[in-house]
Amino acid sequence: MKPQIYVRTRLENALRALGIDPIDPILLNLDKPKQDGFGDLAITSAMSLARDLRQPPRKIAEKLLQLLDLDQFYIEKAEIAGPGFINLYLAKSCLQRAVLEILDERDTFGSDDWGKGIRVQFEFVSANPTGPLNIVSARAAAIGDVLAALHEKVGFVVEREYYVNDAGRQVNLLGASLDVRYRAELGTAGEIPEGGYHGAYLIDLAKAILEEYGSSLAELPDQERRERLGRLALDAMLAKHRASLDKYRLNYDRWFHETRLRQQSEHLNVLKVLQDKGLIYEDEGATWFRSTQFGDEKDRVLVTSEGEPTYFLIDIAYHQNKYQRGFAVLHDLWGPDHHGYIDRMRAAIQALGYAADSFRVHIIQQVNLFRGGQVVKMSKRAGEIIEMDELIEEVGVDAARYFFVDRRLSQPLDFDIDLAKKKSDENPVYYIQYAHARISNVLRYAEEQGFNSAMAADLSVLTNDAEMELIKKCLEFPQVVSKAAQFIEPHRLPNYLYELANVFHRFYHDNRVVSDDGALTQARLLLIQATRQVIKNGLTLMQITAPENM
RNA sequence: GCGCCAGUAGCUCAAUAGGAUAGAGCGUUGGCCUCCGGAGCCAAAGGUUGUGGGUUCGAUUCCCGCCUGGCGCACCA
Repeated sequence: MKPQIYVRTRLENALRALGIDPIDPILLNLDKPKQDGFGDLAITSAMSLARDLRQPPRKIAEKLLQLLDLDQFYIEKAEIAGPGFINLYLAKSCLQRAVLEILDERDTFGSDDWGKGIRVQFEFVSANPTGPLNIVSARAAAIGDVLAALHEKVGFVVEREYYVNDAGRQVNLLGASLDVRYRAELGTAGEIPEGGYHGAYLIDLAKAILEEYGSSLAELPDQERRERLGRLALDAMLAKHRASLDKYRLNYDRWFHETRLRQQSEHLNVLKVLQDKGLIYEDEGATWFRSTQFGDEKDRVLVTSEGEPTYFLIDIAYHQNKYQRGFAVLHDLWGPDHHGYIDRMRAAIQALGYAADSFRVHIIQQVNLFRGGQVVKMSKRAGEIIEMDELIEEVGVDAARYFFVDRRLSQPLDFDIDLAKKKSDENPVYYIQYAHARISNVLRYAEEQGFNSAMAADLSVLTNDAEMELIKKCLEFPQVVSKAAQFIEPHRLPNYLYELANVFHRFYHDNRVVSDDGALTQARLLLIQATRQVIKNGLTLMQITAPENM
């Protein structure tokens, strides 16, 4: 058993003995004190309980400490400090054994089961197939993927989904825009329609189509030609998106097409359900949904006076479809320009009879691109966008994923292209990967020197501070994973891995692993193997490579 | 005008669920390779956490006001 789990279990028992039901997770929170000299784990329950129990926190702490009845194998020293902290010092015996526990658990170290197999879905990127994926999508892709991986790690059953907006007005515009490019290739001048797409990628596509189909499409009637070109553009764009994401090491479980919803009239079904609940009314020729009944600031149109379903209606149908597929929680990752959309969507979800908190939207803030110290204004109209493919090519998948996950979602991200391009050692991802490669190299060296790194060892020879620090750091990993998933704060993971690499590099600098002392060498080989395992498990969650050498 | 997000060291960010003396990287200054990878390690300097109140044993964190910046407030998607 790992020490955190041991202490938590003891704490639960102690609280019950005090007549307190330890339901509130805050009572069970075990913090690692920020400051040195306050032990390895701090219990804050006494202070949390002080008001309810109407007793001084230090007095409660004393009682708790007695009831904890901690085993010396795990806790070498426990003391009450400050206003009522109980500071615990981990015993070397349990830390030494933890090395073996980590090695036994291998890839599964850091896993948990509190997700209890609940099915959750993450829908992210879902960019309109009217242009190449840009740098904002790259951020969403990295974050969505790692959030999904984190949830899998803590016991949820997870699906990653990409919603394809392949119907509606924008597809018509895409076809019309491509039509202009296509005819331009044939020598007929035309103007990109209002709201159409100006990007250069459509010129390339027009050339490719000309090559494949020649001028045959030009003979079709206008409407038919545009539809045909719209389809071709869509297919080409989707293939491009898939290729980009594939390069990014991101695999979706499902690509869900909007056309499917329309073909099966699922939006009409939604209308009927809402109608039956009396949540629909007609006004000025349009059909409205009483979203204000569920906290939205105003009612919303579902069918326009022209008889067209709005995007909102289709989107409601889409979310209903997700629920019907059995997901208990829907995680949607949206851009900041959609935050005004959350209330109405949640209103619809409640109207359909699903719990408001089963629908979780995570807003990913924008990416500001810097080049030469200047903000690059991105404009689709001017065709100035940085494509995801360019980014991957320039900085590599590892660095890109790291940078995007390294900040909390609510924080706008400044991405300095020049710096990222440098591909220099300033890049923290190299620091972490270097630790992994360094360990691998030491293990190779040890084998050459006749040591067998798979051999058992007496770990009680691991006693110095650097060794203990390293083990403690490794043991933090499961909690980092849990909290990153629980609070949707994936940036905790790269931050932690950086710290772990730092502790390892310090250990390495001061302690020779392969030495004349055979017993100590064997023990340290296991220690660095365990460290490497943790680094690898962390990098794997982010789909960043863990190189054996660099 | 209303709403959402943000404001922490020169710059980019942390601060683990309200905890103890607010920490890292980059940059600046100065040290460390006879040795398993120097893509590394150590140290110094750098802060009124935008601002004014409140809640409490304790606030960067929670509440209210104000300031600054970004975004949103369609019968568009």
